[in-house]
This record gives sequence, structure tokens and C-alpha cells, in this order.
Amino acid sequence: MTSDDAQPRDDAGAGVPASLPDRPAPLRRKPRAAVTMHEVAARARVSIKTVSNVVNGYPHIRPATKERVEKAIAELGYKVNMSARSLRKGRAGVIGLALPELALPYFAELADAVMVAAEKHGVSVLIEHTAAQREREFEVLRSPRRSLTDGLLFSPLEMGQDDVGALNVDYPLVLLGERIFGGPVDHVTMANVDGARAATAHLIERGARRIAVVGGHEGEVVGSAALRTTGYRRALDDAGIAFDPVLVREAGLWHRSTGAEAVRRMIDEGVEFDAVFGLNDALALGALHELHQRHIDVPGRVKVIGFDDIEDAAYATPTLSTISPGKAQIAQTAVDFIVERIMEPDLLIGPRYVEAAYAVVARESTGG
Amino acid sequence: MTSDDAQPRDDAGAGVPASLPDRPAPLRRKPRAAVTMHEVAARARVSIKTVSNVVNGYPHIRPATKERVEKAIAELGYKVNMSARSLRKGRAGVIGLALPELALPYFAELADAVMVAAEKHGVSVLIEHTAAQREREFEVLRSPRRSLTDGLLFSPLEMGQDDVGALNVDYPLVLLGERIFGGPVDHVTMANVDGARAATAHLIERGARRIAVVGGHEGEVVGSAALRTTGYRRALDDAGIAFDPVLVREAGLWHRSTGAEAVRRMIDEGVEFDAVFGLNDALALGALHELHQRHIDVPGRVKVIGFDDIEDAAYATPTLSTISPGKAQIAQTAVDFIVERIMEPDLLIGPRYVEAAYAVVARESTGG
DNA sequence: TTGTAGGCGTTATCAG
DNA sequence: CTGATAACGCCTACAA
Repeated sequence: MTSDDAQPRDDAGAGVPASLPDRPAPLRRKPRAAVTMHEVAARARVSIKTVSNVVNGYPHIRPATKERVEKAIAELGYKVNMSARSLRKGRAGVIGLALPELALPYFAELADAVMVAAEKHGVSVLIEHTAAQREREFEVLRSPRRSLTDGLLFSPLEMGQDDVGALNVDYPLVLLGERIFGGPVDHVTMANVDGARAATAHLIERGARRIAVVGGHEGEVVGSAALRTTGYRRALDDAGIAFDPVLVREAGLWHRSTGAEAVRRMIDEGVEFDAVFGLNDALALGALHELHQRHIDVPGRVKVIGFDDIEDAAYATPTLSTISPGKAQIAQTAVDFIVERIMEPDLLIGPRYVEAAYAVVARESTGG
Repeated sequence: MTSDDAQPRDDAGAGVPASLPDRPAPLRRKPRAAVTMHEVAARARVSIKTVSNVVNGYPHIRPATKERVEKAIAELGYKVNMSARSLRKGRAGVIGLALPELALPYFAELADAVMVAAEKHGVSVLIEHTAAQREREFEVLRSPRRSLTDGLLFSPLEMGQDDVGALNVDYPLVLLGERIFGGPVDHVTMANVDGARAATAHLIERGARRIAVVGGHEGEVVGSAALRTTGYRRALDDAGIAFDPVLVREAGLWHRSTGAEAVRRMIDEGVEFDAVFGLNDALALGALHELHQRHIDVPGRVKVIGFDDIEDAAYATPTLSTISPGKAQIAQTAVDFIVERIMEPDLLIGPRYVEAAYAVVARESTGG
């Protein structure tokens, strides 16, 4: 069943409550040319420099002068032109944030946290997305848009260790994620290995022995999949459980659908398992979904844990246990770093590497 | 259970696979001053204007000249300074997108769609968030940052019909959402009334008679809550079902937690109902969660439908029926409008109003 | 405490 | 087809 009207309508009335006044049609007045400092200066009978001083909060201004200027500003509705300011000062008060895709909950939540952190420093955020395409990741690094931003928080998903050279750019750059290590720039990431180890240990504690990993990337050396799989294997070693390759299930994209698909195939192949470690929450939620479809009890017969602690995890049925990777801390640290590099370009300290603190969040899917 | 190390670490090795080379510590070379057109012109032995012509793809250039310039550009690694360009041209190639919160799935998905649409026009997106605070919504409209963007897509959540005057700004503005109608600007929104009516009709078709609405906002006249409640009542009228106010459950914030809470209270009060219409998907998912906790079968005893068609809805247990509001179309239309207003400031056509086409998405929670 | 002069890097105008 | 030159609006010297 679909709307009977598949096209946009210019129908002004539709959907507007009858109690509203009829739509007026006042054309927005054509934008006048913006007021400049010169005009303010003329009206306040001072020089442009004085206006600038007032606008920038320079302290030594005679109160009377300041008042005159402020009055003129208010009357004319003057607003500083940030383009001009940023050309002159060489800084725009904007940082770039390059992400694969805003629609993926992890990145949406990260972006939100970055904006909150950026606000504390009074800077805006220009988001670019790469659609997880390798070429676009390179392009973001070289784009002329970089001159619109004072620095870039860069979260690649396709570039890999071999591309470390591309990080050698001439503007402040902070790397996020786990595709590249050891580059010439500050790097903020999550504790993938240790977090995955803790997740696996948690499942083992709850009695699991045949733990499937959903989301493996065959042959990957760095990257979330490889790191988290490493953590998984370490936990098995810690517990003296033999590693069984058949339990590592590939899933290229980390979406719910691929998580569900991986579990579906595993069941169809007759693989025995008593727990699923989804390498991210989306995969784990997909797994949960498939297990439900098959009437397999969670956590009774199979325990499930994810990674990322996206909001959905808390409201899934059953609620999903997961690893909270410290998104807020990652965002805050990354923004602090980039702002520091922007404000202090001569900062001598070398590339910094920070792993945010993680936490195991135990919920119903592993037995509370 | 928490990480044993709650602080960020400057520990370079942690989490890096052993196979990686030791971390090198080459300081990023201090940014050289950026190359300018002048330098390119000097090297190519042409005037700066010619360089500009090449950079901007002006067609009438002698091939030999063009080649020389391009060579110089490549050799020097020249990149246009967008700040300077935007000061000179009066346009930055950036649009603003003001949203309550990126972490809310609907807005994240909308933002994603806006970025995709913006890319088609070659413009970037500067996101601002208002944290759903009324003051910040006004602030976004007046902020000096507006001079960094050529126009603004504005999605208020707290401003209301009385604030329509604040939309009278001197830059291109496109209004999103359903807080204000009849303003002096283009307005793109979803078919709230008709969509809600269709959702309710869908529940009635499936046999529901006592349909609870979760997410009501008492006393609201416009706004998603009021509009969708209006649609609900129209569908009841269409079917000849009496309206029972006790079935309209308040929920100020539209989060999963408040949806769960509303259902909890309704059950505790002993209210009879055989269906829930969550005014958005988050509320409906919260309702689903609470019903599951109470072992109330969905869709057997209670049917549930939401609104927004966020990705989670398709992966909930059971999968959630919902109204798809045409996010992509909303984003595309809004971006087309703003770009048109930016490129053609003298455009005479009055404020346009568009409601995107909706669709009922029937899933398990209403019986497939 | 306030004013004047110059330039940030680009594009537009107008000659040549 | 290409070159000089003047803005765009602001901030930072330096001067008064």
C-alpha cells in the first residue's frame, strides 16, 4: 500500500491544520548586500579599527565609544563576515570530519560526540562522507575544501596500512579508527584487541565454549575485524580453548543484514555453536534477528555479544550485551588534539596515540 | 566489569598487531605557507589571471599556455584557497544544516541523505546542532557562521508557529519539519496527517479497535505530534470508531525509553488496548520492548506500528511496521530548493511548500 | 584610546 | 587570448 500521490506537491494546504491562518505569500525580501564594518564605522563616527576592536572584545575602549559602536551595529544589523576574517587570520574556526557514512549508527553517534566536543572550543564541524570508497578517502585528504577547514578528523575505512604515506599532509590531521597505524599524525582509536578479548572472556565466563565470530575479514592485518579477531583468539588462549576456524564467519559489510546472513549460513552448514560474538552491534543485532527467526533461545541456547554500544543495543529484544568503546572520550580527545595542533602549529610533541577506555556492558543476550 | 585502565594512554604499542613495524616518530613537517596563484603564475611565466582562468576551466586558453600552467600547478602542489575565493565571489559552496541531534536515527539518516543530495550539486554541508534548545534554534538563524554558508536547511524542534517571524532572514533558508507553517520561506516536510491516517487505517484493517497513540503532546497545535494525532483521529472517524482520550499517551521526548515508559504506565493503569501507534519508530520500538517484557504477544494480542522507517525498524523483533516518510525525497527537494535560491537570488516564485510522498511499510508487528 | 595603511588570495573588469 | 589592476571585508601593524 502506497501513498496515492507519489510526487511532491506544491499543494500548500495539505496536512496543515485548518486552524492555521491561510498561507501568506510574502516573498522573502531580496537579500540586501551585507552591512560592512565601514558602514558601521561611518554611522558611529569612528574608524573601522574601532569597530573591529569592539567586535573582537578589545578591552581598552572608552565606554562611550563602545556604546556608540554597539548601537550602530544593532541598528544596521551588522554581522562579521567570517569569510573575510578567515582569509585574513588564516583560520576559519571550522574543522572537517570525514566519515564513511552518517547513516551508520556508530558514525552518527561519533559525529554527534565530535560536534559536542567541538562546541566547547567554539569551532564548527564540516562533515564529508566518503561512502567507504577508497578513492574518495584520498580525495578528502587532498580536496581544496581543506582550505575551508583548519584541520581534519579523518576516519578511513578502505585505506590501509600501505597508504600511510598519504597521511603526510600540510595541515593538522587526526586519524581515527584502526585502518592505519604508526602514521605521522595523532591517532585516536578504541581498544579493539582488549575490548574483543574482554567480550570473548565474558562469553566464556557465562559458560560458552563454541563461540562464533561474525564479521571476519579474511587476510586482513589491521582494521577492526583483524584486531577484534585477535582479541577473540587471545581470550580463547587465555581460557585454553582451541581455536576452530569454522567458527569465524566472514561478513564484508558490517550491517544487520550481513550479520543475519552469516548466522543463517552457519546454521544451514550445521555448524555447532553456543555463542556469537558480533564484531559490531549491527552484526550482533542481525544475528539476534536470525536466531529469533529460527526460534533459537537467546541467551538460553546461544549467547550473543556485540561491540560499539550503539543505542539500539539497549532496546533490542533481548537487550544486547556489548563493548562500550568510549565514543565520547574518542571524540573529545580527537577534537582536543586537532584544536591544539591548530592553535599551536609549532607544537613539538610527536604523533600521539590514544586508545580510549572500554567497558563490558552485560545485558540480557548473555544472561544479564 | 570495566577496562582496567580508565584513562587514555599514550602507549604506542597497545592494540597494534605485532607484525607492524615499530612506530616511527617523524614529526609532521611544519606546514609551509600555502602556494598562491602568484607563485604559480611566476613559475609558468604568465599572469595571475591566466592561472585563474586555467583553474576555473575558462575555455579560451591556448593549449600550450594551459599546459605550462598545469605543469606549474602540479610541481608546486598548488590548491585554490577557498576562503579567498568565497570572499571574492560571495559564495562558499557550503550549505548549513541545523538539526536537533545527530544521534537520533531519523536525523542521522536525514543528514546522510542531505549530504548525498548536496554532493550532486558539488556543495559541502556544515552541520550545526541545536540540542533541541529553543534559544539555540534562534541562535543558529542569526549566527555569524551564516556568512560561512550560502544558505541554511533548518529543522527546528522547539520553535513554534508564533516564531514564524524569525524566519525572515536575509539569506536563503529552507524550512524542514512541522513546527512552523506558512512562513516566508520554502518548506519541505513529510505527509504527517495523511501518513498517520494511513498508519491508523492499516491497524483498523488488521482488526484493531482500541488503538493507543504513544507520543502525544497535549495542547500542541502544529508539530509532528499534533499533526500525526490529527491523522489518527481522521482515520478513526473514517472507520466510525469513537475517540477515547485515555488512549492518547503523552511522551515529551520521542525516545525508546519514553515509549516503553508510556506503555508501562498504560498497562499499569489497566487501560485496554489492542494496538499501539508509536508517533515515531523510536517510541514504537520502546513499546515493542515493553510489550515483550510483559510477555504480551505482538502482533497476536497487540499490533504495533511506527512512523519514520528508520533502519532499526526492519531489524526489530518482531520487525516493525511503519510509515516511510520519503526522507530521500525530502532531502533532495530541500537541497534543490536551497541551491536554486542561492544560484538565483532574484527568483520570483513565492515560498514553496512540499510534502513528500509517504508509504505504509507492513511488517510483522501488524501481522505482516 | 583611536586612526591610517596595507595585504590576506581570489575573481572581475577592462584594456591590449 | 592574456595582462594589469581593483576590489571582496577584515585584521594587524604602526602611527598619532
